[in-house]
Formats: sequence, C-alpha cells, structure tokens
Amino acid sequence: MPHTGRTSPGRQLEHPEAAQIRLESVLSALADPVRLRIVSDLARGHEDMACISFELPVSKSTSTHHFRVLREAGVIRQYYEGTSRMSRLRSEELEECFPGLMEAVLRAQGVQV
Amino acid sequence: MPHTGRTSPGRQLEHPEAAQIRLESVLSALADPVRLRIVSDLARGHEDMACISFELPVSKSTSTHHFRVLREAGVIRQYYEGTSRMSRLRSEELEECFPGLMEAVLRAQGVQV
DNA sequence: CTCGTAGTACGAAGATTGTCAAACCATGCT
DNA sequence: AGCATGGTTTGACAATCTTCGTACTACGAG
Repeated sequence: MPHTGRTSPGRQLEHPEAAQIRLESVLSALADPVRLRIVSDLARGHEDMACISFELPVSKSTSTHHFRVLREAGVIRQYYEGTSRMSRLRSEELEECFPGLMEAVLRAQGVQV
Repeated sequence: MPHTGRTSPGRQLEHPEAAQIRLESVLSALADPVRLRIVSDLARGHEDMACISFELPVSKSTSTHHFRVLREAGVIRQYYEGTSRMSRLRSEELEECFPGLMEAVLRAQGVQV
C-alpha cells in the first residue's frame, strides 16, 4: 500500500480558526483538572502525543470527550497518525488571540515556559 | 447608634486567603459571560461598585449568585457599605498567585491594563 | 416607627457537564 | 483475511450550574 510518509486521511476534525477562538470557551476548556493536565503535559515538551500516552485517570470515552472540548475551544490541534490521534498546543495562535494567557496558566501549573 | 464613619458590620463574607486561591476555581469563575463582564467592569476603573450599578442582564438573585462565585473563587473582595455591597478586584493577590493571568484575561476583553 | 432600597436565602426548573460501559469503526500488522 | 490496537459514538446517569420568583433581612432616611 502506498504510504507517502504523511498522515492518513482519517475523519476530518473540526478546528476553529484562530479568529474564531473565544476567550470564554478557552477559559471554560481550561477550567477542568483533566484538561488542565492534558494541556500541561503537552506544554511540558510532550508535543504530538497520542491520546493514550497521557495515562489519564478516566475512561477512553471520557478522554475522547476532553480532547474534543480542548480542540473545539481552539486550545489544541489534532490530526491522525495511523491509528492514533496526535495533539499539540496551538501556542502561536493562542498567543496571537490572547497574549500572555497560556503562559500565565502554564506557569501557574508549574510548567517551565 | 454610634457610627465611626466606617463600614457597617453586616454579615461576615467568606473570602479565601490568597494562598488558598486555586487556578481551576478562578478559571471556572471567569468562564461565564456575566462574571467576565463584572470583572471587566471592575477593572475598567469602576472599583468599589455596588452590585446594583452593574446593570447586569439577569435578576437580582442571579446577580447575587455570580458575585458569590467570584468572591469564593478569590477573584473579588466584597464588603458592606450601608445597605449596599461593594466589590473590588483582588488584583495584587491574584498577580501574586498567578502572575499575568488577570492581565491577559482583561486585555483579551479589551480592557486597558 | 415606617417605608424604601439593596441584597440574601430558598426552593425549583431546565440546561450543561463529567463520567462510564458497550458497541462500533479505522488502521496497521501478520 | 483476520486480529489487535487506538479512538469514536451512543445512550445513560448523576452532579453541577444558571436562572428565576418569592419571601425574607438589614440598613438608612424621613
């Protein structure tokens, strides 16, 4: 099977554009311990991690739910890589929309920024 | 009744100490349009405003609820002044706990910081 | 003392949220 | 083809949240 060395198509994932990211949604997304931990882990150099490698204290479906909330709020970007789904922080875009916000949140979480 | 020129005792209002303020609670408190607006109004120079002068698009009881959420999260400090209740941002303490957080949120709300 | 004003307390209704299990789908490997 | 793995979907449930109206309390003014 031809594999161009790129990501498989998979299903399309909805992402808001940078301009559509709303502060309220971002704050809401970050106001949960599980999601705050996901974000911290991503910021702690674990960019492009598969969902499974987060070892969250919740079930698979709950995990899916939290990643979706983060994605739809515009906090992370996700893409398929084979059978797993990778996530990364949308740092630059968030910095553009809400300068200093993520940095403040991450620092409050004890993440080296 | 002797009136020393100070605030009336009123009922005691619960406020978390600076060290007890949790990031998650603050984010949660800010993740609501009504409360975000209260905070913005307070930051926009309307320090020490009585609840009533906010002209919020909700009923009195709902208003009380939102102010309490903000107070219990440690975002605002409230005290009685006669029959009305004054509120002010706990800016310094928040800056101590989560440097840059409020500033980022307020700027995202278009408030001059 | 009486009245008006500012706010609180107490349900209650309705929406949203976090959680799970079970069934399902997609990809990659053998 | 068949299977294992990683993730999704659906439906359910309990907890929490936002909202309201009504009844109540506290203070100040007349």
